[in-house]
Parts: sequence; C-alpha cells; structure tokens
Amino acid sequence: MLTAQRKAHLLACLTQTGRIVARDEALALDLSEDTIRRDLRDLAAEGKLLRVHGGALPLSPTHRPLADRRSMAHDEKRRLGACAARLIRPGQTVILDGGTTHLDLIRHLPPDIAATIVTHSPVIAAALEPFPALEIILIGGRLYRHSMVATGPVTDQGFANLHADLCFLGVTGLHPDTGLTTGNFDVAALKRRMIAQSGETIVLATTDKIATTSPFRIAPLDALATLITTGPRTEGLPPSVTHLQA
Amino acid sequence: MLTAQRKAHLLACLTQTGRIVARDEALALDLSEDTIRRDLRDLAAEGKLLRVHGGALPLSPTHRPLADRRSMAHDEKRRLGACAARLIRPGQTVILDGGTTHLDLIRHLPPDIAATIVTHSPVIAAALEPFPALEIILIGGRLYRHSMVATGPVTDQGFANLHADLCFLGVTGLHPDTGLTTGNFDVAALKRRMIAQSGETIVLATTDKIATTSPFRIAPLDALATLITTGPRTEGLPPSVTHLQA
DNA sequence: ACGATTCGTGCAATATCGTGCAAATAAATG
DNA sequence: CATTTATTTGCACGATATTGCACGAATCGT
Repeated sequence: MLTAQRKAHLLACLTQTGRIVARDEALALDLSEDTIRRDLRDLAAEGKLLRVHGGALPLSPTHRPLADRRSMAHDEKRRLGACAARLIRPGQTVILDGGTTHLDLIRHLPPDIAATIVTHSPVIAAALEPFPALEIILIGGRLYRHSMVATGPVTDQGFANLHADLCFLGVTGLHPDTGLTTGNFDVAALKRRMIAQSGETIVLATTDKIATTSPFRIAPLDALATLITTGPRTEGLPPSVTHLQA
Repeated sequence: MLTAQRKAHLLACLTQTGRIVARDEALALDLSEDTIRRDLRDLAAEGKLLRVHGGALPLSPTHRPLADRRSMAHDEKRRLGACAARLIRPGQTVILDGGTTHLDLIRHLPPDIAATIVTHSPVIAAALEPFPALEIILIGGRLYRHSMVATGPVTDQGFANLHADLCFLGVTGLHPDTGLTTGNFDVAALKRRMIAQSGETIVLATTDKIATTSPFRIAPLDALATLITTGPRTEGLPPSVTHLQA
C-alpha cells in the first residue's frame, strides 16, 4: 500500500465518517498504529485535519459540512434566490435540487404560492413546510451525507416516474468546455436524470463556481435553459442559454 | 469515542437544548459522570460554558432565557427521548417516525452511534445530519403537510422492501380498548406497514396521549413491544408490553 | 438540620503519544 | 548489476493523557 494512497484513504474516511480512530485504522489496514499516527501528523501539518488524542477530526471543530457553507456567500445567494423565485409560475411542477442556494430561493417564494415541488433533499423539503399551498413530493433513497440528498437506484427511479416543468439544479462547477460538473460520480448521474425529467433546467451559480470544473461531468452547457449569476455576462455560454443577472 | 469529539458534542448539546445535565450525558454516552464533569471543567476553563451544580449552562446571555423557557412538555419529551435513545444498539436498523418527540430522541443519541435509520420524515432526516456514522435511508412520497411525513403508495412500497429491528412509532392516542390511534386514515395504514416491517415497535407517549383515542385505529396495544412514558404505570396494558418510565 | 446528590481530589489501570533505533523497502547512483 | 542513499515501517520505552473508582467536602432540597 502506497503512502500517498493511504493518506488519501484516511482523508476519505474522515469526510465519510467524521472522525478517525488511529487504532481502528491500523487494524483495518493491517499496519502498525505508528504508521497511522505518522500519517495523521503529516496531514495535520499540511492543515488537512485536526489531530486529537486517539485519532483525528475534521478541521473545523464545529462539523464542517453544512455549518459553514451556510454562512458563506450569504448575500450573493440571497440575490440569486430572489431572482430564481420569480421564475416559478403558479401550477408548475418544479424539481428542486439540494444546496444552500436553493434554501435562499425558498425564502423568497411568495407565501401563498401554489405549485408542486419535487426534491430529494430532506433539508429542502423541511424548509417548504411554511407554504400551505405547495404540494411537496419527497424522493427517497440512501442519503449521501456530504450534501444530504438521497441518491442511488431508488432515487433515480423516483425521478423517473415524473416530469417537471422546471429543474433548479445545483452544480459545483460550470465551465465553457467541461460544462456542468459536480464532485460525486453517482450524484452526477442523478443530476442527469433530473435534467432529463424536466422541461427547462436552471442553475444558480455563485461566483466561485463560474469557470471552474469538478471531477464528474453532468452535462454540456447547452443542457441549460437559464443561468443565474450575480456577476457580469459569463463568457462562452451557448446561445441557447438565457443569462439572468440577479 | 474521542475526547475532543465528546467535548464538541457537549457544546452542541448545550446550544441545542440550552443546558447539560452531567448525569444524563454520562448515561447517554455510556461513560462515568467523572469523565463528563472533567470535560465540563475543561470547557469552562476555556470559557466555552458556565459550570453549574449538576451540569452546565451556555455562557452567552442570549441563550440564557431559552434555557429557562423550556416548557413542561418540552422537558417531558426530553426525558422520553433520553430514555428511548438508549434502546438503539449499534448496528441495528431502526425506523424512526416523524414528530417532535423523536427529534428529542435524536438529540440524545451518542454522537458516534453506528446504525441505520429509516425515516419518511424530512425533518427527522435533516436532524440526523450531525451523526457521521449513521446510514440514513429516506423514504419518499407525497408529503402529508400536517405532520410533514411522506405518505401514499410510494411510501408504503418504500417501507415494504426493508425490515428493521426497531420501530419508534408516533401516535396521537393510546387507549386500553382502542389501542394505538392517529388522526389520518392514510397515515394509520402507513403506520401499520411500519409496524409490520419491524421486529419491535416502541412508542414514546407524552402524558396527554395516554388513555385518549384519535379517529383512526393503527393497531391494538399488543402490537407494542415497549411503551415509554414519564408517568406512573399505565392501566390496561397487555402483559406483552414492557413499560419503561423515563 | 438532615439526607441525598454532586463535586473535587488522589490514585491506579489502561491507552495513547512521541522519540530513537533498527530492519525492511524503494530509489538512486556508479 | 552491485552499492549507496533515502524513505518507510515496526518495535521498544519512557512520558503523557484518559478513565473509572474511592472517599471526604461542598451543595442542594426539604
């Protein structure tokens, strides 16, 4: 087992389970605890985890995943959300992907809006509670912890049996060449499904996503009907994409 | 269980519930009270909480009123939740119904518990986010707004394809004659399904539910394996039901 | 005032850590 | 190909941390 590979494995364990116990990893990988501890020391020196007695924890003490993503770029997300909320017409069926930007979209919905919202994110579904005239369809499946959305074959089948007018899709990368990308293979496939089941796909992109690429491709840019950003006109957009500036 | 992780958990508990009782935490985390007290002393020395006799309180004055504002019902639910959380053993598969009482159950789970939680409540699913070692299965369907749980044939099928060790069932009525009851016809059928797919059914009943009846019958009382209440022994329980007093 | 609970401290058992060192492995060099 | 050099790994050992228990002191509720 290569050292670099082992370190990558440790980091993966950390994001997946939220902690590393040196002893357990030593047993699991059939290595001495010393080796694991050395790795953890190195990774801590690189600033990639927090070394604690007995193992390691994710760097930010207050559980990284959702907590700080909520505070980041809050202003920008509000503007994107306000702009996007106006695109939903009464009576439409709308697929709403997970993500904090879409939570801001919900905050800008008119309180009496009548529509059908389809989502595989329990967080989104829970946030829709205050809207009495909404029909909410929850798509189930195994929760992918990193982004807290349902994934897997059950989720795919759930989407397969419906058709929506709009799809608000979350992406982590948006680039003229690589198109729409995200950080997980299965999630990318699921997002393709969501696009396929929708008439129009809309992406709300904070500035940090523009012109960046994540490992897994969802679709080319012309799968998009509308792109919403706060910045100036994005370069390299296909002519079919409407660009709204929030 | 890592020490640093435990301290983070204590702080999280503090902001969530407004107070920490050393004794309860010791039971919840299966550690001696000494360890908890030592943690609290350390955290107090770091200025992160206020040490008081019996446990700890938040330091910031903003939380102080919240801690005092805890209502009777809330306190009762906390006790039920703490008692119920101890029933979940590592590795088990557990169906968790919706409802605020079960949210309190989640607050008392050990932070590193490894188990599989199945739920059709997006609120419950979202609340499980901080537990890195949990596998979370979300059952989809059309959301029944009143109690914010998925219902309908899709939900039924979702439950039909799994079997759980435990089922924590929410009910609105519990009566020696009419058994377990709830306020919606379809939800009652779904709860029957949840019982059928589980080895043991457990109900957490606040005092106001005892000896009352709602319109729609779920099952007779002997469908229960365990009943958890705060009050004295409930009359008319079948001998097969274990009665825990929180 | 009194019993019950909680607290603090000392202590022993265990677990983990860091360091030095030697063997094993990989990479580089002649 | 043989040898040197650098890196990695496992082990030993003393140092440190953590935990549970015991016991007397302090605190709380009645």
